Amino acid sequence: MTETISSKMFQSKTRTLADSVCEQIVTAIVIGEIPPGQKISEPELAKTYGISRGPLREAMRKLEALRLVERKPHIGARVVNLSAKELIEIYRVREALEGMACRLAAENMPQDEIDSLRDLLDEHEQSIDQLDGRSYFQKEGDLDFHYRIVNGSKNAKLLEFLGGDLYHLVRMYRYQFSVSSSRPKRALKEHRQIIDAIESRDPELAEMLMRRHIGAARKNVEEKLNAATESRGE
Amino acid sequence: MTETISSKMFQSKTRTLADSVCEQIVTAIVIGEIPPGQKISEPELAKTYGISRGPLREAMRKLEALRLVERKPHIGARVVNLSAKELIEIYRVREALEGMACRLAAENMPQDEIDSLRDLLDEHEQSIDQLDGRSYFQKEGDLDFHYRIVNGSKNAKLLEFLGGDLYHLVRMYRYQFSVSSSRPKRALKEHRQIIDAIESRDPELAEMLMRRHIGAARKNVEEKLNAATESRGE
DNA sequence: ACATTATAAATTGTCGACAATCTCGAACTG
DNA sequence: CAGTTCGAGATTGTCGACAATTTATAATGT
Repeated sequence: MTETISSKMFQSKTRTLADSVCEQIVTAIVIGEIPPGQKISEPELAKTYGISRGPLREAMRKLEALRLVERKPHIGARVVNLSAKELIEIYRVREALEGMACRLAAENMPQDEIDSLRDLLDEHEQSIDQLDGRSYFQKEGDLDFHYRIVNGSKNAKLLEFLGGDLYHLVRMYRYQFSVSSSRPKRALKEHRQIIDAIESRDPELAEMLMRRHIGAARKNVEEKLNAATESRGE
Repeated sequence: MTETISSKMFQSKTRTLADSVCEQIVTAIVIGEIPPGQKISEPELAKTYGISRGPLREAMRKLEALRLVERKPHIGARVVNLSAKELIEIYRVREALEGMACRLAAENMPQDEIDSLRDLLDEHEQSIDQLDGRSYFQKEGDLDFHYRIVNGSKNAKLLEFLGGDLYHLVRMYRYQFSVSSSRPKRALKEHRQIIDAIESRDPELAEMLMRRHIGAARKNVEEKLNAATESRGE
């Protein structure tokens, strides 16, 4: 239970040094140990993780592919600093991709996975009551729900794109702004509606609900950002 | 005009050897010069492109991120061999992502880009009449249309995922099976409908038409595959 | 004092060599 | 003769050093 979603993202027996270190750096970036916008020094990082620059450069390439760092030739690499615009763009990608995943899950998700997911939502409910909606649910818990839906779609490519690439960005964003989901009970209710639609094998409804669910989160962010920029007199 | 969509995908001044060679290998894989499923020998490729194994390994990492090669630790890299299942999965991803892109294009695409895209469709029509629907339109031309829509969405993340990653796979698939689009005039008509919806600033309709358009192509493939497997007695 | 240029330091990119692991074939055993 | 085990060869992974480029610093001139 202490193991979070991240453990699912690195299933391979992570033998090579480059992959192993890459995983460590991903975590370091996601939780903010390496802050956004910071320049990354190859010799320094190599020394930190006790490896040579060869494998480290390969790890950097992977981080670049994950869109966690931006590299410029002969200049260096920096940890991405998500702008408000990019954040909303990511929400739109998730709306599209997870909407489709939810549609396919309504067609393909096995009953036992549906049951298991309902159990997870029960745990979330307890977590919300006990902790006043803080910590777990807002961070990895919510993403765990979304991950299971995508997994239930039985579409490997969707899982690659969402679970392999995009979710790291989402996790980073959540840790950085320590998202005050601000509507945990509402979100839980929507999650239950979604799983109902999936169990009813209603693809249209399932997709629509998921898109609404993510769209609501996006609008929530948009409002906060608009309020923030207006109050600043922009 | 001879320059195809691929030229847009490598805009950076490609200074580093690894990036330069990566671009070359991408092309080699897409056009089938390095056939699907073939094992890739690092020393051999390094000698071919006249570089050391260091940069080449970085290029391989990028190819892996582009999902054009699959790597296993201590075993090696192979060019992907798209299965029918994966192909249909990719269509699903495109349905979702390009549907959203089309919706956003209806909101954000500048008028001059719309006009330019109409010109492109006129060129396509001539190309179909003259060449009996072969060559250009079926390969890069169609993708060029889709690329411009995504570009018109003004969503950078969508462009990254579709134009940067997924389209290489689509291009490879098209070259490999030399897609007999089998319905060029029909496709052109659908393209015109889509651009109409975008110019009308009708996001709902634009998304629906694009999803239908790609969904039709997917069903076309599904039918052929079903027919093929059934005739084989599977 | 400020701007410009030139030099030096640091960083990134590239290379060739060495170590670890896998693969394939031959010898051995039942 | 089939199956297994062992070893030589080849391939991948890793390392440290060198070259090319950028950045910081200092010197110079107006």
